[in-house]
Amino acid sequence: MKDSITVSKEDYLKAILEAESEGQHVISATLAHWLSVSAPAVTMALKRLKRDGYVLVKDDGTLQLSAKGKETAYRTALRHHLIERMLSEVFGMEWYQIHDEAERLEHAVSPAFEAKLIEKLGEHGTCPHGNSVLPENPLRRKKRGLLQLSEAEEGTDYIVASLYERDPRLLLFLHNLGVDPQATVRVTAKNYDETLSIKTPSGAFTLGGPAADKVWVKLK
Amino acid sequence: MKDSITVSKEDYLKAILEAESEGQHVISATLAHWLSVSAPAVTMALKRLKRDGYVLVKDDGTLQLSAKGKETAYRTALRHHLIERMLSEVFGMEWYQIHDEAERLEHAVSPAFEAKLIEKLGEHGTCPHGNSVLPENPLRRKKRGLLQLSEAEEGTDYIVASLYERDPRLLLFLHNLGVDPQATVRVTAKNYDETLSIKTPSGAFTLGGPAADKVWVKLK
DNA sequence: TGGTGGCATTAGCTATAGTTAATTAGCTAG
DNA sequence: CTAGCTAATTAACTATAGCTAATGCCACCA
Repeated sequence: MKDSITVSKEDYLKAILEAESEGQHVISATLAHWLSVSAPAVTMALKRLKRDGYVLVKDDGTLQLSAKGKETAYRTALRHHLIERMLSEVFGMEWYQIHDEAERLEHAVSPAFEAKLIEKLGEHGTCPHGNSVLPENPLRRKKRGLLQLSEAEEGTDYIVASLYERDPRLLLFLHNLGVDPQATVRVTAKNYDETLSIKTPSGAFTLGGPAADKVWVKLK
Repeated sequence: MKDSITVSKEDYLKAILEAESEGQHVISATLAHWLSVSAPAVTMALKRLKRDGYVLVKDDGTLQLSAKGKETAYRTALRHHLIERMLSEVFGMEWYQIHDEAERLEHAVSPAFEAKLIEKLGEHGTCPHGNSVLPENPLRRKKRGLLQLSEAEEGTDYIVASLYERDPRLLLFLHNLGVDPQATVRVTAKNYDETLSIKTPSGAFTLGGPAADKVWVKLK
């Protein structure tokens, strides 16, 4: 009856804002991929989000957040960011564990707790993966002097600056290879099969192309 | 298909354990009152909890937690307790706000975060309402030298030792009267209509009988 | 003995949120 | 111009989790 907000709705709204922020053209199918749900699930979810005034669907299918939708999406993203920083900075949790934890906790944070988190941690700053509240698009990243590991020069030392945090298994995989935030990484060879030979504080490894695209580095 | 745990199931399990711990004989109706849901909702919930092996219903209607049910219920209660202490001790949130916040957050805490909370706060100790992980029954409280404000002697100074925390509006009401944990309270008169005239650091007030039953004090 | 009250259940709803299968609408490439 | 791909929708399900209304059961009481 009421246009009550739910965990699922917050997830959809945050996904729209984050995908937009990464520079994507957001349509229904974007959300199906982003959230790993079926297309009909997105159709139904959007029906509810439109009904409750969170989202507008343009004639060409482009999704747009209303002011209310943007507010909700941003606060969800902010709470995610703050909870990640709390888990890391206050409780010393491992950087590759905190995204999933924050993904659940973010939906249970009240404005009062949010205010206390900001008071304690500050509103700005980056999470342990090197990201700010909303993800940057690749262009902005490049303007800041970052580049994907797949584009790095052979034989040069780089610092890991930002990791794509929405894939927990990738994060654990990278951690096991020594590709941690702030770690020094060198590409020793670019191989014919799109893999990279890399050297990290933990040793020498081979890294697949798609994974290497998700690691952003800067010159040491 | 799977016997997956949900927020609702955790709420029912915790309610059974806590009501038991308070010394109540727990039947279906107990849960309906405790959780403010209808009787048929409890019937359906119990059907799922039995199916998934969390709860047993004896022939006389008494509810019993299985080992698995007890484990889940206790961990939910423990997480509630730890989150309350985190909100208070780490973030300085007001004692009358933290129960509701913890009620939501407790369902999103992983074993890893739980371990970090214990590491930081210690497993024992009391929450800001003066309660431990599980509530004590009135007999144990009395053995510890506590008594209900309704039983307090006129003209004697007492310290507020434990508050019934499951009613957020009561907590705010008590706070507005100056009945805070650790505050000094004196009953100046027991009135004919079951109300009490009390004196707190905030002034002199009248307190109804049911509310006075929910405040446990000890001699100053 | 015959109410009355309390407890539990069934029946029949609603809403959210997901699924698969089938269909439709549009664009695009051969 | 049609074959095929992508996108979106509809239809028909499932499960959780709640509701009200009606009913059944039992025990206690006058």
